[in-house]
Order: sequence, then C-alpha cells, then structure tokens
Amino acid sequence: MARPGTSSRLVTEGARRSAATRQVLVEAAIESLKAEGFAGASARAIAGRAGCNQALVFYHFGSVVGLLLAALDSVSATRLERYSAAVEHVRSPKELLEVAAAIFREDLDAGYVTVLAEMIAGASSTPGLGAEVAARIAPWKQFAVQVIDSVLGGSALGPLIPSGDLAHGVVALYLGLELLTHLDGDRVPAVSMFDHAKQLAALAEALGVGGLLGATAPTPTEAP
Amino acid sequence: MARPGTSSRLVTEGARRSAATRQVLVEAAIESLKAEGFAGASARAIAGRAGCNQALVFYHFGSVVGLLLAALDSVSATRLERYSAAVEHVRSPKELLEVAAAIFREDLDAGYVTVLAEMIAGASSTPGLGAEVAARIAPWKQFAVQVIDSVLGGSALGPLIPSGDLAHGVVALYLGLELLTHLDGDRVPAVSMFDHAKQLAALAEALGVGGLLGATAPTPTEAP
DNA sequence: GTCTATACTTGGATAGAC
DNA sequence: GTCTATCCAAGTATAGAC
Repeated sequence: MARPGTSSRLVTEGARRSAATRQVLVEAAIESLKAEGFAGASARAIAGRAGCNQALVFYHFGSVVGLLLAALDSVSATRLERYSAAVEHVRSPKELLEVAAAIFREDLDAGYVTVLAEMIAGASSTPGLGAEVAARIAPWKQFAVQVIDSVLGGSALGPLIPSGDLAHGVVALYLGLELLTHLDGDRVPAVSMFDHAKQLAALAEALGVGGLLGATAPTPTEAP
Repeated sequence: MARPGTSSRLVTEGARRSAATRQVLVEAAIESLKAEGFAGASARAIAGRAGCNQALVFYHFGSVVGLLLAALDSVSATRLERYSAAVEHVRSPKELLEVAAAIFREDLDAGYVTVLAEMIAGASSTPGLGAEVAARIAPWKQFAVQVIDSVLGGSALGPLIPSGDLAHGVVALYLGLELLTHLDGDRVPAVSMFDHAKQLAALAEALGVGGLLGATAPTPTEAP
C-alpha cells in the first residue's frame, strides 16, 4: 500500500503537472487547427501557443499527429456531450431544427467543427491518419442516427427516410457549412439557411404534413 | 509586324512548349491535391508527378500556391462547363435531382471536388489565400442559384425558399460529402443518399405536392 | 525554357543537461 | 517533467549553366 508520505506526494505532484501540460498542449493544438489549419499546425506553432517547449509535444504525444488526434478526441467528447444534453427534451422535427440552429451557431462561433474539417482534409497527407480520423467521426454520425430515429422513428415518414443516409448528409452539411463560413468569415448565409429551414418546418407542421411527421410519437412497440 | 519567318516560328515553338509544361504541371497539381491533400502538395511532389523539374513550378507560377490556384481554376472551369451542359434541359426538381446524382457520381469518382475542399481547408494556413479561394468558389454558388431559380422560380415554392441560402447549403453539402467519401473511400453512403432523395422527389411529385413544385413552369412575365 | 546546384528556412524528432 | 541544443529531412526559392 502507498503511504501518504513524501514519495506518494511527489508522484502525485508529477502526475498533476504532466496532466496540466497535456491539457494546455491539447488546447493549443485546437487553437492552432482553428487558426492555421492542419498544414500550419506544427509542433513549434502549437508549443508557442501553449507557452511551453516544442519537445514536450513528442514527450507526451509521441508525434505531432498524435497530439492532433488527442485534440480531435477532446473536441469530439466535449461537443457530443453538449449535443446530447441539448436534444434531450426534443420531440418534434421543428424543435430539433431549433435546437440544431442554436447549437450550430455555437459551433460556428467557437470553431469546433473546423478542427474536424481540418483533420479530415489533412488526413490525405499522412498515411494511416484517414482511418484514425474516420474512427473518431463515427460517433458523430451514430449520434445523428440516434436523434433522427427518435424524432422521426414513430412517424409515417420514418420508413421513407433511412436515418443512416440522412445522418450522413447532416454531418456532411455541417462540415461543409463550417468550411465555407471559415473561409470568408461570413456566417450570415449559414445562419440564414438555418432560419429558413426552421420556418419551413414550422410551415409544414402547420399544414397537413403535421400528421405525416407525427409531432408526438410514443414508443410504437409499447401498445400490444 | 512579325514576319512569318524563323524568329516567329521559334517564338511560337517556345510558347507551345511553355503552354504544354504549364498544362502538365496543372494536371499534376490536381492529382497531388487529390492524393496527398493541400499539406502534401509540395513543389517537389507535384513536379515529380509531372515528370519535370521542381524549379519550373516557380518559373511558370511564381509559387506553389500560385500553381495550386491555377489548378483550382482549371477544375472549376471544367466542371462548371460540364454542369451547365448537364442541366440545360432540366425542367422539374425531380429531373434536377437525377442529373445532380449522376454528376455527383462523376465528381466523386474523378475527385474533382476534393481539389476544392483541400484548397478551402488549406487556405487557413496561408495568409491571403482565403480570399483567392473564396473568389473562385463564388461561380459555383452563382451557378447553383441560377439553376435553383430556373427550376423553382415559377413555382409556388419559389418565394418560400430563398435560392441564395439553398445554393449555399447545396455547395456546402457537396463539399462535405466529398470530404467524408474521400476519408474512408466508401462512396456508398453518399450515393445511397442521392438515390433516396430522388425517390422522395418522385413521391412528392406523384402526390399533390406536384402542383406546388410546378413541374412545367413557363416564364410568368410573358403573359400580359 | 529547362535543368543542376545551392542557399535558406522550417519542421520533425532525439539526446542530454537540469 | 521540462528545457536547451542539435541533427536531419523536406520544402521554398533563386542563380546560373545549357
């Protein structure tokens, strides 16, 4: 058993410092990917932002790519947690679009999806990176499938729209919008697009299409 | 005035060689962007593919970025020409989706849009590149607006769906789908998505929604 | 116009002092 | 664990021979 003496305290001290350094490096890597893209996210650039030495990148993460993947992991975990909380009480497609618009605005302002897009685009240049990135995108698509199923699943449209395909399209649209917005810094078109989609959903709900969409869908398997 | 003698012949010969070299460099740059992405598209890598010397990149295009922009110009011109020819006889949304699906498959197989996506993602790393790339994307969006207007313009849905926003979304979706497809080399989800969209369009046309979409819309301003 | 050779810069990665 | 110093590879860009 470990005594709560000097040796143990020292080990804990070291681990704490190490974790802190890893943390600032990951955050600096995220900033670097957002500001300078994959091609500009060098060990030196990242360490500069982190305010620590370039050699630490390799000590803690083995390689620059290793750090970038850790950054992607971090963003992915943070955002998926946020998404889950946001859609928890969503029931109708209209509500979903409203929540999605708000979340998207968040992502746009914070540049989270840029990290994803840059890693995907940069994956071409490093052998083996593609698979790593693909594995980290899978949860995003999985989450989209789950949400779409829970909102459209009980409705008449459910069988017509394969959630897998729709989720693929949603993730793709998300990536594309972020790329375009980041390019000229003009988020107006993207935000405007979401606003009009919300209006259309509201209109569809008001018209007879509401029945098709099944605004309040209880679990269909429950009734005998 | 230039005589059609030896001197003139020599000038023409030189110009011909020059144009040919520029051409193979541009094509090699496209291949390089497709295979190794922005980060991997160096002067050496491109010249290697082109089978000529690395110094020629700088002689003909001033810089690597200059060549990459020329490659983007080439792809953009080629594709827009192709798109224009393809949609020439399109009248209904259903027809448009069918043509779009076929064209998209072409783009996917040939990797044309990858060039665009890589340049957008790579623009973050080079100061000033963003504006150059943005200017070269404008025609794509402009084209999308024009097609959407011509297909939906005369219908009842026209005023409900702002073509500018929709075009922005279409371009974004196109970019995102290409990124995802290129990542794992699996084009099935994207193709499947288009197929289902086609089915939905056909369904909507068969149902009463056909009136809304206005399958055959003559120019409304013609009748007094 | 094209090539070779080269100067210069940046970046990945490691060794060893602290 | 962190820093300094350094090696080496790769990339941009230019000068000058052909």
